Formats: sequence, C-alpha cells, structure tokens
Amino acid sequence: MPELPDVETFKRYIDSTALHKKIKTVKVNNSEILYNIKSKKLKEKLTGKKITDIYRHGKYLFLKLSNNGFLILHFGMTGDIKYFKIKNHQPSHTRVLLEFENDYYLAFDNQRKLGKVGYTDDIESFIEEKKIGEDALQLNEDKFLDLFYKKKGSIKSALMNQNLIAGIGNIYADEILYQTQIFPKTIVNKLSKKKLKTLYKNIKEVLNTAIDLQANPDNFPKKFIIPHRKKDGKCPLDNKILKKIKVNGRTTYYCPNHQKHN
DNA sequence: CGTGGCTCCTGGCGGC
DNA sequence: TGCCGCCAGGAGCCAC
Repeated sequence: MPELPDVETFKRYIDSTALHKKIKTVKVNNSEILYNIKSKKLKEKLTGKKITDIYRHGKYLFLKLSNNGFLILHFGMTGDIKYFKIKNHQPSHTRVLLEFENDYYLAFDNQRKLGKVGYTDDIESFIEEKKIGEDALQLNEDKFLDLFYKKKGSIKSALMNQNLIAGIGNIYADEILYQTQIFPKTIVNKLSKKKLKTLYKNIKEVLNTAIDLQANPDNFPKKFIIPHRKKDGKCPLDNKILKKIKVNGRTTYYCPNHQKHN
C-alpha cells in the first residue's frame, strides 16, 4: 500500500484519532525495525508526550511530539496503521504499539518488516541527509521539467526515484504512465516538453484522486488501471489484455495499445 | 549517471 | 496434503 496516497491517508487517519492524546506506554515488539534509535531511547522520547502535528514528505510520516522532535514512520511494502481500543484487536504484525491515557492504542503494523520507525529532531536535516527529493504534490512544474528534461533513464525509474521526486512507487507510477499514455521504458529525454507537462499534470491528478478516495482501489475511477494490475487484467478503455514486464526489477503493467513504444 | 542483481523479511499462491 | 519456488505497492548497496 504505502505510496504517497496511502501514507497521506494514514496521516489523516492519525489526525482524526491519536492526535493530542497523551502517550502512556510504548511497546517495541521488533526492535530490528527501529531505524536510528534504540528501543529504550524511543520510549523515553515518547512516553508522556502527545502527537501535536503530523507532516508527510513523500512516503514518510513525521509525527511531531509535544516536547519537540519527531517520530518517523516509513511503511515499506506492507505497512499499516491502526487505532483501536480492545487490545485483542491489534493487527497481527504489530511492531510498535503506543498506548494512550484514554486506553486506546496506535499500532504500527508491518508484516514484512521492511518498514522503519525512527526519530529526528529536525525534518529538514533528515530529508537532506537521505537526499530525498521534493514531495510529488509540492513540486512545481518548472522544477519538474528541470529535473526530468535531460534524464537518460526510463521514465518509470525516474518517477520512482525518491531522490528526484518523493512519493511515487510502483503502483502509482504505472497509473500515472497509463493515464499519460507513455510506455514505461521510454527514455525520459525522448519525451516532448508537451508530454512532460501532461505527465506533470497527471502526477497531481492521479495522486490527488487517490487521496480523495482514501487510496482504496475499490473506489477508484473506472478509467484507472490499478484495479486491473493482475494476471489477465484488462485495459479499462478497450478491454485489451494488459502486458506485464519488468522495469528496473519491478513488475509493470501497461496497455500495449495505449502506451506504445516509440 | 543508469541499470541489473542481490539483500533485508514474511506470507500467500500455484505447481508438482 | 506437503513442500518448494516464486512473487509482492520499498529501498540500500554494489558491480558493471
């Protein structure tokens, strides 16, 4: 799940649940997912504090704590978040569990343990250190064109490159390229300026549409390819069987009819 | 600079 | 049924 729209949905979920609740206890079930802080230190940073604000940058969430400092959440391939009251209702792969004074819990669920929980005093320096690019929804058109114009690699790799532009992953890259009718292996600098502008517009449109629909593919518009990304999936426009290829090692679906090589 | 391969990790699925 | 390889919405590292 966790690409920009999913992470934004998590953000809004926490905004409407755990925000401003005082943290009573912190349980770390799997310390191997901690990124840059030890379990003991993390508990010190969190206990007795509140989450006062939440910022998202690309696929990262930064939960501002009442004493300053930020809890960092990165979800990897299989992350999720859940706020609940009955302890038995916690997700089966809860790696970190916050308990609040109102007796509710917030679970960081992460089946494959590819996600990370970390801490930073300063978001900007964290982003700089990681060399993460600008958030896909913040980037303006000029900067986008600047970043992409001369790129020599495939367009799908570029879209997914977090150092270039943050937030787009494998699934939404496919959607954005499908909506723009670009073959995923097209070399970026072969695209016309006009096509790049359309691509830019579609990045925003696809991501914003997904956010509005809580990143739930069941609700997606009929013209979206995401619900059809599976074996024998069909192009929603012409019912042609979608092709499945690898681009940079990642499974890629596209419509051979609407996204032609050139 | 760009790509392909490998790695981390767990679980679901299809094939034999 | 049981086992096995393959695959999965992320990303870092390394060799070429």
